[in-house]
Amino acid sequence: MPWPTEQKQMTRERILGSAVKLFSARGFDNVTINNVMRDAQLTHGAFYAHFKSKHELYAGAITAATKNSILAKAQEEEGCENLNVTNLIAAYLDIDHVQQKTPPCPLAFLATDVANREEEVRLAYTKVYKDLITILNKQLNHLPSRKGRILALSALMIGGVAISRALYDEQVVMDLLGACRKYGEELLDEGDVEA
Amino acid sequence: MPWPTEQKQMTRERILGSAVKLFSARGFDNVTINNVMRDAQLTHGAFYAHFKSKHELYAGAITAATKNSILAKAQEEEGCENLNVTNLIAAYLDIDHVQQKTPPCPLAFLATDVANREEEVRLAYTKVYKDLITILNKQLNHLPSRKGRILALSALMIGGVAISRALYDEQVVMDLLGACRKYGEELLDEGDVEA
DNA sequence: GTCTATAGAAAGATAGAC
DNA sequence: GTCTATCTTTCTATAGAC
Repeated sequence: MPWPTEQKQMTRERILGSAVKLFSARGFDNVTINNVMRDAQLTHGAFYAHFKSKHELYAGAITAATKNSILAKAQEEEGCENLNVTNLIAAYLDIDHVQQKTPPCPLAFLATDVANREEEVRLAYTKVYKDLITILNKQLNHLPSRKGRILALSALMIGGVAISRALYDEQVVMDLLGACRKYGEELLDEGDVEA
Repeated sequence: MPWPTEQKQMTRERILGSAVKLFSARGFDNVTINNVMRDAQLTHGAFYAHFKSKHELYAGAITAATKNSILAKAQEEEGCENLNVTNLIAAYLDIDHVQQKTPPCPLAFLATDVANREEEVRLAYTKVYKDLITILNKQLNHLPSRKGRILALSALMIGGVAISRALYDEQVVMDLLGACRKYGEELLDEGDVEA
């Protein structure tokens, strides 16, 4: 590709990093272009030299979020497969993830926020989701009924975090996260017997 | 309570009905007060005779949504307990629910939308969530490890529907919903042996 | 209680200087 | 490419007549 200067690429990535952080925390409509650009230490006029629209930024942020997220870590690790997934489940369904103290996964943080947007955004979300399924598939290639179990596990993980972020009751959140971790793992252990 | 005229109550409920429908479909920020009032066949000036603010309407809609939802049906039914939950799981994780052809459950449709709002809204969401857990608890009072299994099941159901609404791939959606139904029920069947 | 009209604020996008 | 300034639209909330 005939690519722009290295400086521009770096600026673009700084904007995307700010966008990931802010959109995950507050959703599409509660973040302004000004918010993002200020966080990236620029003024809002400079935005349109990098992105066509706010929606394009949003779709880009969803894709970019995976680069530093919990999922990326799991993707890198090879071997010792079942343990990797156990670690992923534990890190994903951790209160630190819910509170965005670790890099947020857009699948959980933006699920219903994405549902109402146009194709471009939903396609970005779908791609990230399929990547998660692919990761789990590779790590769990010994598991019987693999496909169904992995899909159910993904709903358990994403749902657990999404609900936890909405609830206003600390104790229930801790109970919910714990239960999702426990029965998420059980979903994998019981693969010995085919249903 | 010294209550308003019957006519006013009915109007208020018509507004709430429109709010449930529209907020569930599009989220808080993509619905205007004008949209809601037009749907309720009024003009937007009349809104503030019924609600203090848009946020109050939103919180009210989350609470009101349960009155006609899938959850309400499950709550009414007595006896034949395990079957009721099986029916609830099937109806909740149905493509018709995802496409809002049956009354939408705000727990799934508004999960990440609620996370970013103030206390009043999150408390309404938390109340509805606890009601769901209570329903499941009553219907499944024979189940061992009941508490944890029910929490995990709730995440599976809500997560399955929330993700399905975001995805832009029909086949993946159908696979996901099917897997959530299957392993959601498995979560209940395997209660015979304590883990 | 409902209407029409409008105040007031916010934010996406663009223009033009440097 | 980045800046400041502004255009333009949209929307919440209020005012005041009926």
